[in-house]
Amino acid sequence: MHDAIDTTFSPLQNHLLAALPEEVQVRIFSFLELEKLELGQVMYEAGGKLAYVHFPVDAIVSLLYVMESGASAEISVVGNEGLIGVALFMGGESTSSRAVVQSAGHAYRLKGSMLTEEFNRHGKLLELMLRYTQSLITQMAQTAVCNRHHSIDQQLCRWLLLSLDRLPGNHLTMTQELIANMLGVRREGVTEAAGKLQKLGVIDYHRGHITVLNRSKLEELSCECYAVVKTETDRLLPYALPKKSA
Amino acid sequence: MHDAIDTTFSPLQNHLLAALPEEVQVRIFSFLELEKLELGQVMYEAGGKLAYVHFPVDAIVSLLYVMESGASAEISVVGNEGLIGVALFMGGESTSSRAVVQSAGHAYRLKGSMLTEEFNRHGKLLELMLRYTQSLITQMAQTAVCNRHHSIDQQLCRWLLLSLDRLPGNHLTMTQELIANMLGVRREGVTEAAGKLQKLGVIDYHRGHITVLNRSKLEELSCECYAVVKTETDRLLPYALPKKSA
DNA sequence: AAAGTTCTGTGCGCTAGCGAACACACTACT
DNA sequence: AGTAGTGTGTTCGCTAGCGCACAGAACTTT
Repeated sequence: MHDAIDTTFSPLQNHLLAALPEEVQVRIFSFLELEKLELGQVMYEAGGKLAYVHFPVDAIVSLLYVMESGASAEISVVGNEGLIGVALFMGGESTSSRAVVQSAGHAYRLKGSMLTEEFNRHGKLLELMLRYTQSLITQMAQTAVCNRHHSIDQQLCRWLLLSLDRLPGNHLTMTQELIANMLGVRREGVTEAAGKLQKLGVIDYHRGHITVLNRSKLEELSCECYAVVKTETDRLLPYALPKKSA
Repeated sequence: MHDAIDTTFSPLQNHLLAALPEEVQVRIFSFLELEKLELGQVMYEAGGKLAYVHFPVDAIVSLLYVMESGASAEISVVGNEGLIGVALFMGGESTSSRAVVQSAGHAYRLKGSMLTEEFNRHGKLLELMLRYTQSLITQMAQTAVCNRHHSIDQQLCRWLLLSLDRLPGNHLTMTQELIANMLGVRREGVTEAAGKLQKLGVIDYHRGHITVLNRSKLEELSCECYAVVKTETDRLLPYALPKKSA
């Protein structure tokens, strides 16, 4: 923000990579490749084989399920707290979800073969991956329930909070159309819900730019789902506590 | 059904246990304890610590998420193709879901400590567990999407099929009230949907007893979600192919 | 400055599913 | 046979969200 260092990336900006024991970092980091993630970029398609796992540092990626009709719904969000491509170490190689970049940025990627090699050498990496996977599972499950029982208004709040936690600052770049796709609802529904939040002074919304003005109010208006996911994630991955580095 | 052997259980009736290499079976089987699962029994509560993993042989267990309001939704079903308690080896020890016996029967349980001990000894067990977990993830994700986009009628079909696959025969014992809880909808909604299926001659329904008369028709009426989950599960766990032993 | 494109706001009518209330089974127990 | 209990069917008004259609507003391109 105020100096050049902010534009330089380090694997340590990803919480999972940062949480590894140093000896593992030493072995792995040299194999990491920095990559740019463009908005809307499809990182993998449903059914496609995965060759890499990706560790975002300042990007957000959505895991989307797309139906035959074309209707879709986001089942989870991944930022610098996690990784893309669990299927690779779960043994399935591919998933039936699609991963789309929701917020442009960067990530480090690691060849799948490197990963499994490291698994065999030392259990710590695997252990961490599994813990993360469990938190992902929690998010998916909560999403399922939320889809069933909560209003668009509540879900929008939840979604904003989840996204916010994965971004620096209180601003996100996102059209209502895109949010609608994520939530699996109509764009008009989002317009309405966002309008209410705008009127309440909770957010400021202008052509694809959202600024959250009152975060605590947002948490209040959100359904419980956000808190459930957050709490469980913090429990499973306690190292990820500092939202932003001072 | 026609001889006494059917009342005797074997760990091999669980597909995961059956798929293990013989040397692992030899080590593990002596530690398995047969247990009876009563209808409605809560196997673990959200947040509770898990001490055992359970491998059903002729029971079905639902993973339920319960909201503050008390409203609930099933996020996945587990039968003899899987296990209860992934959190134990994922490292989290507890989950935020509740596991409820949906169809009474039996399971073998294994102490968590035994499991991790075996993990360290040989990777095959872990590998299998992970594959299964991935198929579970698929089911959860698909459920989330299904909740968002499909009608109660379609979801009921999907649910019947998923349950049927985990049971011998074409009959299940289940009240509409319970199904409603699973699907996270009103009981009346289920009454209506089931009424339609009844009228079409697809199922026969009487006070908690459902007999599926026309399975292919049921698949036809179901949303794509059943097929997606089934296909993916078969891909990930191909050993589980024979639905029933001859 | 003009034209085109992309986002956002509104206003319909329509339907699935909800909540509540109640009537009628069928089963079980005494 | 009588009574209680537990499942199931039906009705009725209500609301959230849908699909569609269109208008304006804000950027982009030429």
